[in-house]
Amino acid sequence: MQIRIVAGSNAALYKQIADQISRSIAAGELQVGQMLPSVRQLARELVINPNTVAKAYADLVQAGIVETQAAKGFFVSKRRQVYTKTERLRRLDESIQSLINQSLTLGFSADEVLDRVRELFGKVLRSLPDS
Amino acid sequence: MQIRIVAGSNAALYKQIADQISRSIAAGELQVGQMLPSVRQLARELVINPNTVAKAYADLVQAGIVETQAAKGFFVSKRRQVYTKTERLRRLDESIQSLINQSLTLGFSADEVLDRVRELFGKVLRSLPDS
Amino acid sequence: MQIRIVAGSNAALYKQIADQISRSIAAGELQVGQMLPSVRQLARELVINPNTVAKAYADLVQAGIVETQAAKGFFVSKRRQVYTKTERLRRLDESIQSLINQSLTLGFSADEVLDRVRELFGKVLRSLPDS
Amino acid sequence: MQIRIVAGSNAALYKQIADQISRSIAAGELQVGQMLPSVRQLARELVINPNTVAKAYADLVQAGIVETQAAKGFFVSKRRQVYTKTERLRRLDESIQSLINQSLTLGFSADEVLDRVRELFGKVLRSLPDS
DNA sequence: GTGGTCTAGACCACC
DNA sequence: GTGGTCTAGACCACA
Repeated sequence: MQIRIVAGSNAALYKQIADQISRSIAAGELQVGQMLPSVRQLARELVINPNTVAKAYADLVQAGIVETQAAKGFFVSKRRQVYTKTERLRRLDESIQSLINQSLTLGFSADEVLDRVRELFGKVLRSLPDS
Repeated sequence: MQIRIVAGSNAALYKQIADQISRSIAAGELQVGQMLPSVRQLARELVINPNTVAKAYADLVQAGIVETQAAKGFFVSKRRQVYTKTERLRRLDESIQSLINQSLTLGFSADEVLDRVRELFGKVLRSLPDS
Repeated sequence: MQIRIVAGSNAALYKQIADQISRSIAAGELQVGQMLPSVRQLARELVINPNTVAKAYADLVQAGIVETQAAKGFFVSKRRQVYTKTERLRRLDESIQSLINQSLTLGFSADEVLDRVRELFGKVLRSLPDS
Repeated sequence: MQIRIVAGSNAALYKQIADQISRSIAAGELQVGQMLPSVRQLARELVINPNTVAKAYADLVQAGIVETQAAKGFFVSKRRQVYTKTERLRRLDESIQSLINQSLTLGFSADEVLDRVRELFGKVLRSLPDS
């Protein structure tokens, strides 16, 4: 698995890491039960502080995507539903609202945004054979 | 012009203000050349810190959406598009990618997300006085 | 609200803080919408590092008990169900299993443990008038 | 004596081992004076690091549950209770408090928790060969 | 070696 | 002033 981080991005480093691992898992690139790179190792590779990697991993644990075995490492967990329907929708809506605000500010129409979302989503899904 | 700010939102106050003014202009509610409410007046209305309004206006100026005339106030600018087409798209894509990441993590399908974006977008547009 | 931390405890500092705030909220000592002590202030009071307080608060946010408003503070949120029934039970069972292991190691019988759980739970509930 | 360790458990391996030996003794499966499997043998059986088994045995010795006879091995001790009554209760209460905290955070009632403790405790006891 | 916790101190965005 | 992020470095429990 190859993780690339962009220093000058708006996105926090730990979020970039979490997102990419999340995708790798969805893509089946990381199998259930497989161990993630250790916190220290990934930190060395990316030349960032181990705490930053640890925070990314902690987020993935919270989302129920990976599990931790103390003194052993982090492992891809069996996918399970953690949040209630309401909570999932609440979180989705939050993200969508933020996109809508940005779209309006940038002067895009609903149709333009929808087309672009469809396009990018499709592109991502095609890169994730197993989902 | 009616500006509504939501305290409990994840969006920054100054961004909410800038977004809504931007929208009002796009909707034709605020005409080219028209003067915006003064920083102090708007701050009083919204019961927030004047610095926050000033920051919003500064951003709109920076975006070329409004112009400032020293000691007179802020006015809707004639020229709108400051961002190049590619720059606008880059920013939009950034927001969309963030939504896609969140959707994948929460386990929503592309169709579910698209439907919800359409729905919320419609709701927001209907809530704008005339567009 | 008065928070006391025990340095020599097995429980992590941040967990002690999270637990006590969680209880204060359940007790109605902290009302919905009320602001928690700021990270820095509480850290000063307890003479610990702000990061430790921040971690405690982050956990409470994750549990859906408090919300954060950037640059404003942390606030008691309206209680909502975040986790699925299955997930809640999974987490409860984990805690119970750990208690059972400890009980067996210490040589307590099921009845002794049950009585003690009942007793301590009652004591806690009596200290939480609003729940 | 059959020892089962669960890799994906949150309990430390050495604690699982110590707990199960402790249980077997309480259940009479291991008689006073009987010799425990050697550190190396048990480690081979469980396919884990001998250090982990050694740590478990050391804890049992420390607890007064087993005794070591130099160059011979580990034996079930005659005297069991090393912890004073108050010390045992203090440790039990600590575990119970932790369960109560988790229960309150998850929003379970005392009755729900008690029922579940009773159920899981029964299940564990039934899984012990003779008790 | 692994993760878990805590400290100290920095810089940023926002109000 | 507030929280959010990141770094650096320490010590611990565990395998």
